[in-house]
Formats: sequence, C-alpha cells, structure tokens
Amino acid sequence: MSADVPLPTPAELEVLKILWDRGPSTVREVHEVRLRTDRIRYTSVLRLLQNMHDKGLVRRDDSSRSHVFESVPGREEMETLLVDHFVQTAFGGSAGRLALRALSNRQATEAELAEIRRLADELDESREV
Amino acid sequence: MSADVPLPTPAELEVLKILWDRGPSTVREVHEVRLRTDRIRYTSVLRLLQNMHDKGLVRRDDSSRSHVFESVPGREEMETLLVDHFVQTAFGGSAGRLALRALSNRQATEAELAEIRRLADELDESREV
DNA sequence: TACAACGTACGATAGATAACGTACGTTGTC
DNA sequence: GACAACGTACGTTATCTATCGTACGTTGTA
Repeated sequence: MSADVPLPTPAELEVLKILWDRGPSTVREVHEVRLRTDRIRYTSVLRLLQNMHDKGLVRRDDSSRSHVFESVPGREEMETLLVDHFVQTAFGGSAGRLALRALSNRQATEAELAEIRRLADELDESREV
Repeated sequence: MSADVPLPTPAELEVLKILWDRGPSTVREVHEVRLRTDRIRYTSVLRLLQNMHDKGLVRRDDSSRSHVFESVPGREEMETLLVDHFVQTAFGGSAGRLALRALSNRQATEAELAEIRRLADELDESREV
C-alpha cells in the first residue's frame, strides 16, 4: 500500500497541483505559478510547503540552498482520496450517485463518455463473474 | 432560478441531510438524530441551526414555541452545488474526470450503472444534434 | 402558585486555516 | 571585505468552524 497521507487543505491542494504539473520545484517556482492567479507572498507559499512537509504531504530535498519540494502522493492517488472523502460526506458513500450527479450537471467530453461507458461495462462484468 | 444559497460547512451538511430525510423538524428532533451517531449537545445543534438560518440555508417557522426548521435548498440542488464546487477545486472543472474517478474507485449498483449508461447516451445524442 | 422541564439567545473558546512580517544566515559580486 | 539579494525559520494574527455553557423566559402540572 502507499503511505498514509492526510487530506490537503484547499490552499495545500493548489500547491500540490503545481507540483504534479511541474515535478520537484523550489518555493520560488511554486510561488511564481501561484502569482499567475493570486496575490500571495513568497513566505506564505514557503509556510504552506513547510506545513505540508510536517504533514508528510511533500518530500523536501534540502541538499542545496534552495530546498526542492516534491509531492508525496501522486495526482491519481490524491484524487482517489479526495473522491472517497467527498463521496462519504456528501453522497452517503454512493459513488454511483456521485458519478450520476457529476454527469448530469455538466458536459463531459466524448472521450470521457466513452471511457465511462467502458468502465460501466467492466464493472457490470466483474459483478457477473 | 433558485435562491443563492451558500455552501454548508461539514457540520451544517449533516443537519441538512437530516432535514431532507425528515422534512421540517424542531431542534430537538434534529438533535435526537445527530445523537445516534455523535455525542453532541442540544445547544450545539441549536447554534448550528441559528447560524444556518442567518446564512439562508434553512427557513424557520417560529409561530410555535419550538421553532421548526426546513432546508431551503433541496437535496438535489445542494448535491449539484457541492459537486460543482468539488469539480472546480479538485478536478480542474472536468466533471467527466470526476465521474470516471468515482466509478473506478468503488462499486456502483447495477441500477446506477444502467442509469449512468443511459445518461452517457443522452449526453452523446445531445452533442450530435 | 410554585417549580421543573423545556426553549431560545448568545457569549466564550479551542483548534484549524491562511496569510504576513521579521529575524537572521548565506552567497555572489563589485 | 562590504553589501544587496536571496533563502529558510518561525512568531503573529484575523477568520472560520464547531462546540459548549449560562442566562433567562415560557409552559405545564403537582
């Protein structure tokens, strides 16, 4: 199994997304990306990364002066955690109902729909076995 | 359109679920249900309902001594709001990816899968038109 | 009528979250 | 070697969130 990572706060999740996109990054690099959408100080990003390190959400390579941070959980792993938690709290544990609601709310791309159909078939078959 | 209700906090959502299940209820009634799963004081539930009333999440009928509270947003409306918010923050706006992840995480019932397939078809058709 | 039970209002508070600013050490360059 | 630029550490603070407890009025009943 993979390490037991905690759920990130909203602000932490934004940082994780950047680390997933960029790979291992310095505080300055993360800060620059965050600045593209929000007014936020360098030390605020630093603080977030320090807290995330304490929590075990990121790994830190401090062999050079500018520490390099890397997400511990992969994007998929974290998405799974987030969905699980969301399904529990908001949909009483029914992932099917969540999927349903997600689809009826908004558009999905053709490719996503195809993938969803494929998955639905797969789940059906695994049930019959 | 429907009223502009704010997102509930986790504790508030638990109360809303009870109101959706029971319909209009007194503080005492909500409290009794909450007690089935959590140790929580009567006045804490009262406080929650008062705050929710201030926020516009619940309506209050204070014509009798024991006020009767009713959820303003319906269950479906709120689920839609919650999913929209979740899709934005955790899945970069892609509802399809969320649905996909939800399905691959956990089982869905046969009925849900059928409904999902039906919806997928419907979305495909509406695209072609 | 006295008083216990019940109800609401609301002040208080602990903990989490998010964002700063200051302190202080290191590095590179003139 | 002086000093600006850059880095990390960490104390501080404003808001939310969640939960209580106290105050105080009303009601029903012995």
